[in-house]
Amino acid sequence: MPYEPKLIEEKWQQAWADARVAEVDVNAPGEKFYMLNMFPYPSGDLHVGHGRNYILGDALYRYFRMQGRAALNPMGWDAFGLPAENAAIKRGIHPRQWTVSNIEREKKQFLRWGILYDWSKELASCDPEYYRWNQWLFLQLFKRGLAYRAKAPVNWCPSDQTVLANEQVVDGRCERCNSIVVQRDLEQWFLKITDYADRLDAGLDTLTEWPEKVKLMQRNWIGRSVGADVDFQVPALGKAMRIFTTRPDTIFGATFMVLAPEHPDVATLIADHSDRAEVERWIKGVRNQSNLERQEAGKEGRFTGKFATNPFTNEPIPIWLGNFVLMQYGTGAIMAVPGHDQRDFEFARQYALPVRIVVRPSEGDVPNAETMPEAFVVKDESATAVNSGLIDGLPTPKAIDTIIEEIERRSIGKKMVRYRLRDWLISRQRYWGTPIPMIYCERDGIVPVPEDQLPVELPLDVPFTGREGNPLAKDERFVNTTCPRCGGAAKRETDTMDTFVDSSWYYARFISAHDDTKIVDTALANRWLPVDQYIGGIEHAILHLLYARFICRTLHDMGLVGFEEPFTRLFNQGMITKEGYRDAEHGTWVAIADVEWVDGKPVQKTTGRALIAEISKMSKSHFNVVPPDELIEKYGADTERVYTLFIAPPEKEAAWSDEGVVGASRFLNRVWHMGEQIPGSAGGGSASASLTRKTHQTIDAVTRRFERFEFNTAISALMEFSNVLAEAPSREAYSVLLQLLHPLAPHMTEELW
RNA sequence: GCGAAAGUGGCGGAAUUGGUAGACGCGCAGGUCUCAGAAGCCUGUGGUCAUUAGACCAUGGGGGUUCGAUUCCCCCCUUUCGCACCA
Repeated sequence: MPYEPKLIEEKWQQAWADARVAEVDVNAPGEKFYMLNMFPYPSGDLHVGHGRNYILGDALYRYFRMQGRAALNPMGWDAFGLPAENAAIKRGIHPRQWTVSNIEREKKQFLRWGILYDWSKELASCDPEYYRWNQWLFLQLFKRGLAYRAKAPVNWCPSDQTVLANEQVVDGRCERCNSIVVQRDLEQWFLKITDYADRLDAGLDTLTEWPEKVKLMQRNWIGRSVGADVDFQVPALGKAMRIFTTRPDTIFGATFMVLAPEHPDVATLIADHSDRAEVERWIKGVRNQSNLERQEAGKEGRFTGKFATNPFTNEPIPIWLGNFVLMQYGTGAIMAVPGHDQRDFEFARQYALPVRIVVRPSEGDVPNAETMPEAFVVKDESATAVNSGLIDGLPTPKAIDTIIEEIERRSIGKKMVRYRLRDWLISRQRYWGTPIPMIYCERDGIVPVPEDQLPVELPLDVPFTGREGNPLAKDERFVNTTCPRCGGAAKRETDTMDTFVDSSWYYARFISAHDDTKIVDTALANRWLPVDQYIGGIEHAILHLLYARFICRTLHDMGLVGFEEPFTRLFNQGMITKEGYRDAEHGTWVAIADVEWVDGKPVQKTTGRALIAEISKMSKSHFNVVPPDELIEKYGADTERVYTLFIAPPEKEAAWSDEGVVGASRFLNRVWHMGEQIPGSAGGGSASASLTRKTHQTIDAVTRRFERFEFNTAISALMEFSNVLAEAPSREAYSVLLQLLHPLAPHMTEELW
């Protein structure tokens, strides 16, 4: 009987769906295993690169099922977001319609890949049933002072006409559309993630089964640093100005002070400046620059004409304004120690400001302040304080502790921990998202929507012009409402939430996906969570995973869940790329193996036709995607599954090769026909001692490799086993092969046994 | 600039704790089947030298530790990724 994957696969996919084999009764006993793939944004068609992610998850899920675990593998849709709205503007389709039809298509694709999800728990973030809890969550955060409205300089994308979170600005550009991001002062809603900075940082140490890389990225992003706040008296202001430093031991070397141009005291300091107009012009120029431009401009500054008093040397030190000092970090003011900080050093050299050495290396000469080419920056035991009064001779760590004690004793400052992390800006001036449940009343100010009035539903019949921002703001019926407090006329908030709010708690919702009385069922959540295995792309290393960890802690603090970390084990799969050459004439892709070089130009081997050289990643924007449809039509889903997992270690980037698929197909064909050659069950085809040995070696190898995500070598072990088996067929060993192969090629193996 | 990871055949990639480098697959070559082709099957396939037997060289480059190094240590080169004036 020939191997006809199409027939077999459709049959079994239907059978699994009909029998609802993946449906889990969350109340049934058993050793739970919660397996979760990051839920996708339904953008339309899925290519083989997406497939890798879900096939990986499915193989693992099926493996744990076979081990007898109560395995849960749910799926949902991260369904709000800009592309849907852009599609509406461009093509006149309603975002909801666009989203729903994409969901249908992707669901069908999952089915064709033979992936088993528990669809009884399906959720979509654009359903009022889901986003009402988004709104409820926001109200709880608001009650606890963790959601607040503030005017702040924000990142504004002029093309998408909306504000972006810091995390969504990459190299000064909009992560989505690549436009240059500008700064604007706007009233926006923030979530106070900074309150959790310390816990988010400390929690990373407990995540022993997360990739080090991801933890490091989060740690850097949170950017915890320990130092001291110190007050410097400014006679001209009649008060002190506070600075933050991580090197209080170098305070004797602070020869000037630098403020961010946005610092609130700047106006007073330069009020009687001899060339005030010029300084103001300079400030304005700097403020109009993006962070990127500022950095490219090099170090620039202006002298305010005023002085501060160094609290340890009692010398007057000049106060400067500098483009390299950031208002958003620390106090927006620094003490400059040019001898021991490279940035201060460059600034000092630029404006001929004094450099003083207050730290010496353990060996060798004390640097010469006049001639040194760069700052001397050493913060360990090997360096000691010099020219520094009470801390003279102390090694740096000890000097830091001692000077902080003195600062605190004199009440001019204190030990301080600061973070690079800033509050999470969640307002978006966009339609397709969760409406922020707030009302503005002239009399009562900002009033939250009462919980029993949730959800605040997104009106569906609004016009999409693509101009002048949020269509929601122009919908009178939505905007005009009454104040829940005084009953008078009031207006609704028309901003919607960043979609990362939606995805920051969905993993908990699956457990009680359709419970319309509460956001999560605490008892069930505590049984099934945290997620045992979370799988998704590395691109979420900071954004999604940090927000999810934050929101999980807020849920914990509200008593809704009994854990602080949502994902016990994390795996980031690599991207699939397709390297090849695009045929200039036909627009098709030719694999690198089929190309030879003639006179330095790529030429297709068989035809001798000239090609245009192009190499790019497999993603929509590059249109060299491999659609799985043809592949499945020709070879079957099991072949795609085996090839996708065989191609490379799953955490690595992998290059797709159309020829490589053939190998997987041959392998499955051989396994299929092998059964026919083994003599019937009774007595025939018993295993030799060496085959039995090989069988057990293979069971051991494959089992261990599955648990370590080494699917590529698990498959090679199975190929090896099948090669041995072909020499000396045995019914028993063959049955083992099929079992081990089942999570990888479920349709074929199911058909065979 | 700071931080992290990685460099193995023509290609994707193997090599538990240091122990036969190149498993498995692609590709390629020869054979078989066929009127012919495709598919399948069989054999071979790191490099150099040699008719053979075999010898020597090989895991980015250079040193070191060891009886023995892809693996451990030091220096250098290259690539990829992350952060980027965070005081």
